[in-house]
Amino acid sequence: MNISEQLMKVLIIEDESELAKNMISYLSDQNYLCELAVDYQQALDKINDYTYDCILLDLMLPGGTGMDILNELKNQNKEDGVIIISAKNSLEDRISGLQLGADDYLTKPFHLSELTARIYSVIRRRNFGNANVIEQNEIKIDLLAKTVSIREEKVMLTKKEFNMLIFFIGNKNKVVSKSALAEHLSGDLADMLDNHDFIYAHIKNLKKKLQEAGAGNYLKTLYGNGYKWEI
Amino acid sequence: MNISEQLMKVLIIEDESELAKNMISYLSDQNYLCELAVDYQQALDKINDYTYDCILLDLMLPGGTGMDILNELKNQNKEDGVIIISAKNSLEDRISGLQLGADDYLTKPFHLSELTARIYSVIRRRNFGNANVIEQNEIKIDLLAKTVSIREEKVMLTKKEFNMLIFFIGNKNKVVSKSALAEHLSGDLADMLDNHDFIYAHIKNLKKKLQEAGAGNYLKTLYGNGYKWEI
DNA sequence: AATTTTCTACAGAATTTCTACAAAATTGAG
DNA sequence: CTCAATTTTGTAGAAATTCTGTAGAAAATT
Repeated sequence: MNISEQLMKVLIIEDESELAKNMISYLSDQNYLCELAVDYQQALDKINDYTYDCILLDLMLPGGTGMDILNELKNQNKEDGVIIISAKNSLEDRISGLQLGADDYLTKPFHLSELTARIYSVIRRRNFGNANVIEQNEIKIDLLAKTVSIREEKVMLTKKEFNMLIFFIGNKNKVVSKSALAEHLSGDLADMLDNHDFIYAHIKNLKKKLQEAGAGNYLKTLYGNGYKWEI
Repeated sequence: MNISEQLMKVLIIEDESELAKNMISYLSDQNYLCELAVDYQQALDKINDYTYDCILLDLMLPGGTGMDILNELKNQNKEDGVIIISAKNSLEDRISGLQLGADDYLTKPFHLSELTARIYSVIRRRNFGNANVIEQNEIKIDLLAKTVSIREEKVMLTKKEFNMLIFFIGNKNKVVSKSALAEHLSGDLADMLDNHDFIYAHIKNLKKKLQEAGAGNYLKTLYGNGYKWEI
């Protein structure tokens, strides 16, 4: 996965609105997808709900400290990259932040170009470590090569089938509604909204291929609710 | 109080009719009950008259600004969840919106699946705190997997049964009238006058399944008044 | 042009939802 | 307390909805 070609999600935790504005503006221009939290609770909520490629964390927050957020990330075994942004260049803060699992540290004021450089390197570092291969039981998926193998045997999936499989595994143990699937597959939020029946065909084909290749029956139909990759 | 792709009331404040149409279509499909306001005055009227689980607020409105609506909600101590929907360029608005107490924001254009994810988060946080799993004595409900377990044993519920259970637990120790249940389950505000006897069947089925699975007898019938989840 | 993929149409299978009705339970008036 | 009116439960099954499988048309890719 090439960093520059992929949409990276960044969470900015910052209460100074002028700075936040500038950061969002600049990062958006660089094709980062930015979200903002302006206080401790909002930050916590976002962190609980989503996963970001990089979190920019101001340590001075209304309602709680940035350190608590770092702790929270650690407790939840979240693997979001974190860059601490702090007004004071205190050595203790810096060390304890890095010890708590932050990836980098930036002192205010900073140049925005410096910020993007750090974000880039944090994400690259993480993506290098992260395998491009997902293994779920007997199923092995190479995201780069876009291949799927079951017990070392290749399974030929079409593009849509592959996308579905990734989507299911990425949402394992969650119900995925038919319309969510449809939207995901069409990639278009336009008017695929009336008729989602084509999903039936794809589901059937995917199930059949997986089953013929000897995979376990993980893809369950939940009558009236959608589908679920259950593991 | 229901969650996820279940029946929740959502107010869409949006003047772009094409977008509004798509949102309504998609959200309705996910079992949200949608209402629309296309300008400032309509929005204000709706907000004054009803309570919504989540308000989707476009900041650019004919006749007034979305900020005024946020202020109005705050002044009235309304607790409706609010997700701001804004164009990419209005950064200041997004920031001050969050500072004015909006729960989240979304930048146009967005994926409808992203929208439902946000709505889900907002509603869940408001109704159940920050958890995708609700535990009530021996009953455990996973809102994302849409599963119910009793002492680690799965109980298979239909969609309506699941909705009822969530509704009861969200209104625990409160009397829920048969017609309220009926309205909640059917999602139709119109047919308040119809007969609601189908509720009997659902109640019976739910009670039976819970009882067979060994759950305590929490769902009480209050003769002539409705039902109550008593804990 | 040939092949593969994606989507649609439709029959019937499976499941859920709702209705009908008799029996049981509850309430309140006499 | 008794009885009638009302409401709820239980049983059964009809109606509606959703899903599967087959087949092939339309669209995309080679």
